[in-house]
Amino acid sequence: MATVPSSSPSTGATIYSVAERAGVSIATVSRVLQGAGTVSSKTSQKVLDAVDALNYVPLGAARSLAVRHHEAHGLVLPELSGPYYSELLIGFESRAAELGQSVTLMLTEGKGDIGRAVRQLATRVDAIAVLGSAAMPPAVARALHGQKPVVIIAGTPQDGIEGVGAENAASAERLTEHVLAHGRTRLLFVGDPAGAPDIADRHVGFVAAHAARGLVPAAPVRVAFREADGRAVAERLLSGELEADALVCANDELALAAMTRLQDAGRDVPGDVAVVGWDDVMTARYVRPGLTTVRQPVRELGAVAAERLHDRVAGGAPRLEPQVLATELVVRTSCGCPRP
Amino acid sequence: MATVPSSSPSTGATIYSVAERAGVSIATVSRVLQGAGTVSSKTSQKVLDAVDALNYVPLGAARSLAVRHHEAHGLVLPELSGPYYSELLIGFESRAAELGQSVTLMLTEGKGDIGRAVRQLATRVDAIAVLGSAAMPPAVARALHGQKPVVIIAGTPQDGIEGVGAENAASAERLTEHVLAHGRTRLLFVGDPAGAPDIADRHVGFVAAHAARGLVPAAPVRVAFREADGRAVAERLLSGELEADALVCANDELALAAMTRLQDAGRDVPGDVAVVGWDDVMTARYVRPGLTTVRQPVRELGAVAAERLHDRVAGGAPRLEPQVLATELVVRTSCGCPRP
DNA sequence: CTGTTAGCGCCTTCAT
DNA sequence: ATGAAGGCGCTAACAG
Repeated sequence: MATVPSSSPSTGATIYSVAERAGVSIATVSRVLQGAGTVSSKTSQKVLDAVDALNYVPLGAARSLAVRHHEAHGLVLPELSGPYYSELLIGFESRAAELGQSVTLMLTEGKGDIGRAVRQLATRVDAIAVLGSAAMPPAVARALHGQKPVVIIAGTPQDGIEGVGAENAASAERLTEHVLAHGRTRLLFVGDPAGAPDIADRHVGFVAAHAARGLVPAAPVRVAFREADGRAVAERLLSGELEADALVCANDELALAAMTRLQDAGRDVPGDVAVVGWDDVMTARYVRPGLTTVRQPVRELGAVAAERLHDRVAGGAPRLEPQVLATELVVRTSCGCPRP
Repeated sequence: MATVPSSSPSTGATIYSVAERAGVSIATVSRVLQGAGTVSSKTSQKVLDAVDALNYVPLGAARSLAVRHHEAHGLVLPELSGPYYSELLIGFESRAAELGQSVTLMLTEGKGDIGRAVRQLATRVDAIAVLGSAAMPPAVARALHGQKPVVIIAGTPQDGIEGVGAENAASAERLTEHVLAHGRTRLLFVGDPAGAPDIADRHVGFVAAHAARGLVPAAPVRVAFREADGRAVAERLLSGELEADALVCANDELALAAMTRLQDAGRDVPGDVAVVGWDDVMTARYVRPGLTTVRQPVRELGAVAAERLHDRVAGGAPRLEPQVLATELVVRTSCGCPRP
């Protein structure tokens, strides 16, 4: 017969109350709940009945303390607008769940002290994945590194912190070359390479494609990647401040906003200006002309991140080389290709 | 001088190692870290230094066990496609963070045993918000209810479980009346009222608007709300199986897919058929004609849910009446309104 | 202002 | 197959 140290009925059932009701020891209850050890089916049933009757919900914190694992992964995202982050989150959560890990999410946007928030997060998870190095002050990254496994998604791996990402430079080069092959000569890269590591990579590809033809592209139009920024770029084009016969945008939001503004002003896309983007968001296939863009395996990226964390928590060594997933060029008609 | 029970350097610093290094007791360390009690600034600094030197990250589980609170809220979402869920999540996370709560996310899509997953979640959070009652088997809802505070978002409140949601019926009625006022007579409701509680409410409004004019609408076209379903409905319209001069769709994905397919087949929207939707997704303002739809304060909805959970955890009583937020009709031109 | 000392609920050897 | 008992790291009285 088990002893119940202090039964607080209001607080809900504990392993003690379950044991008491089932007439067994707490060790037995623990065994049947964990499926560990061997328990006679008769005893097991008694325990299960008690659990059911008491509506027992184990206290995760107590278990975590005992097993010395949170069984949870942390994911730090800058924000959640557009399909990119959602897809990443889906992939991450799904894989984490398959591996028996919960996921605790943190959005940095709007948080005053990101460092504090991340440390707080570190308090309750076994490992952390962060999207883009910019989202997390390097100091925090270093602090966490060595304490908990950390992987950076789509960011520049720093100080030997493991990274996973999608291929950017090569597909940017392919995309740019595709536009160049349409006879366009004055391409403009819209987006700030300094804003995010993967944007930087895309710009590298953009430049490389030009270089391959002995060309030197104009300087990038450094803007953030919201729709408003895309509209603003279109305005600058319309006013003559900027000149181009093709816009290679850092993402689809930018491309769509620019394209639509241009069209509303009477410009022909792609006749007057070709416009291409990145991400293949839903809208990209609804607009006319359809937006030529690059599709990234974002969901898989999230899954890979979750997997790496799990492996690291299990004692696996960090990979030295970042894992990079392939991307795919999606050609529609905004680039100047004829309608199918 | 503090005693360190068992120092495992590999496992990272504990409150004991910090105390030892700072030459104080663990109680003092706890005090400065929690900002509770009073500690001389000199001692405080010593502790902070030790924390820093050891790169101490407290173990959340231990704290949770001691304070008997997880300081975390759970959020259960069916999936994460489209902007609706993301917005909700943003609102929820932001408000939760402001209240000092972490958020643990769970997606039911793809999970075999949702009940098991929810119970597992309940293990590590103080309270749970669930989107749509359909996502969580009633049995689980009952089991959790009484154990942990639960609020249902945009679902039919059951058994006195608290609910929060956006207004649906009245705006659906307004939207439908708007279409009717354009002289349309054969409206079709596209979406399955049985699929989700808020769809049911929208259908109620749809019927009410007809009733107000002494009309009886056709039976709803019961389909899920993915793009493929919208295209399928368009096909049935094109083939003559379905007949209508206006489509009132349960959400924008459906509306956009149907509208585009119709246009690709040469139909004029809104000339031949008006199409309206729900949610005001990004694409809605990019397509031509612009999609007339209804905007919901989704982000705020998430915030309210987080707030309610927090209040309940603090001992607040569940609200008897569901909290419902106002929605807004967004009139563009797909309904038949003239271009501005 | 600071140290001592019980627990918090669960897991896990070690006996039996 | 089952029970007893120690410990996981931290908080919160209670003393001093």
